[in-house]
Amino acid sequence: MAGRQARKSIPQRASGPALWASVGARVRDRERKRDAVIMTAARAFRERGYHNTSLDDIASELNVTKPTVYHYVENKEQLLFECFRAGLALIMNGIEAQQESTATGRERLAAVIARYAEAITSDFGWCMVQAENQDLSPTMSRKVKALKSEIDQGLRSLIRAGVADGSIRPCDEKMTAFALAGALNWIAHWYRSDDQLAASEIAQRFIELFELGLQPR
Amino acid sequence: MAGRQARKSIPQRASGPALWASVGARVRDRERKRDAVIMTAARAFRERGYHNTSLDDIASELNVTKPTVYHYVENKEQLLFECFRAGLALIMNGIEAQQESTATGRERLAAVIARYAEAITSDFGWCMVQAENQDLSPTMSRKVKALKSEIDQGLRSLIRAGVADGSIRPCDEKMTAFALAGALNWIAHWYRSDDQLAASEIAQRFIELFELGLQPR
DNA sequence: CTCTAAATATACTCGTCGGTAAATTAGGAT
DNA sequence: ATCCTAATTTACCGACGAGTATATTTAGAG
Repeated sequence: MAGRQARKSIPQRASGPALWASVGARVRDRERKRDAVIMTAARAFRERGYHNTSLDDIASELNVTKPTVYHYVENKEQLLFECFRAGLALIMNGIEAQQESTATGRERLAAVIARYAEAITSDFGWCMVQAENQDLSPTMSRKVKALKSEIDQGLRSLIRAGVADGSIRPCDEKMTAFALAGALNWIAHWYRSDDQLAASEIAQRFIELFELGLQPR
Repeated sequence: MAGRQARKSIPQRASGPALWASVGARVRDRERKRDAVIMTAARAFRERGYHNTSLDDIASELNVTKPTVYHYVENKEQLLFECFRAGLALIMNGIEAQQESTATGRERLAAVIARYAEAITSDFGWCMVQAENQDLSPTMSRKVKALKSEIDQGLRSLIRAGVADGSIRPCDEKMTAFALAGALNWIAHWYRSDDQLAASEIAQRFIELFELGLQPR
């Protein structure tokens, strides 16, 4: 009894870390599972589309039942949102990675395009491209718009930088960013993971096209 | 009996034209209404998305009930397909219009881009871009694929022609067509009909970008 | 004036699916 | 051993929406 008591009060210090370690493990576990749910959803959405995928489908692909899915995620909408966010994060990383580069604007833009293509061919790519405001509540829709806008602004500022340092011909930065993003986003519509063409090759061709243009030099 | 028989056989000549005129009128009427159904559907799909639009919605926008809609169209899927086809037809027209032109490949391509942008900003544009195989039966999906492929081939052959006549720098025609179509299709995602920018202006900027490229000359 | 066929409406079926309430199990802490 | 909490399941609800069976109206044909 006394021994137990002692173990109970003193150990608070000693077992504190152990406790936290184990709680931490549990949290990590939960996060890993949550990620699995999101990734499975992304894959399913990409294969069959958002509306043609039921939560029962996703659950059964995880060998689990629907309420389990709800244990990790608020609702279907949030699932889509998370997929979306994951996709956008990949692209944002690509843009941020070029933030402190000393290369010319055009070179940095090319690097961003390569990462963009990589991201768009992932399972999250489809979600990112297809996540339409129409399927999201006003709140989520606003968040999505904000994230998309960040990407857009990132592209535009790279273009501006390129124009400023002379590596890019003066142009309408807005339309240029739209055309670029459009060509890249559209990859999600035609790309199949078993495609012969790797994302990096696609990116290379796109960079060449956008840099040199169609007209012979 | 005999009289009726006679009236039935002889009048075929006299009332034939009248009959056909009126039947013709009825057919035209039916077609006009059917078109109205399809256009209303296209607008609704564009505004709220395919899955978020019920046939009751479409019917009530036409001040009519659901079975009436079914009187003009097989089912929801076909409605989407018709919208899709209407959109693609606009683009195909643009391509065919350049078939017999004597201009250079690059000039003809530019003309096609302009028409393409026009089409994509229409109500049918959205449907064309969003009509995913996922929402269509295998049969319809095949048809859609075939139509899309026609557009793709049209673009590619224009590019080839341009390369052949020296107006376009030798390039990967497949990737170039994909990039072009992507940039154009993506317009449907961001364009709002109340946009300041007219389709023709967008097209102009795109043409300039794709022709000259980003790199200064 | 009647007959017929097309056009439209009423009122329903039925499956699907998002979401949940209430039990049950597992595993770690004491 | 016991207790507590997180994880998971079973069994359900309610809504929505595609599609239809069946009347009813309308209008042209004879």
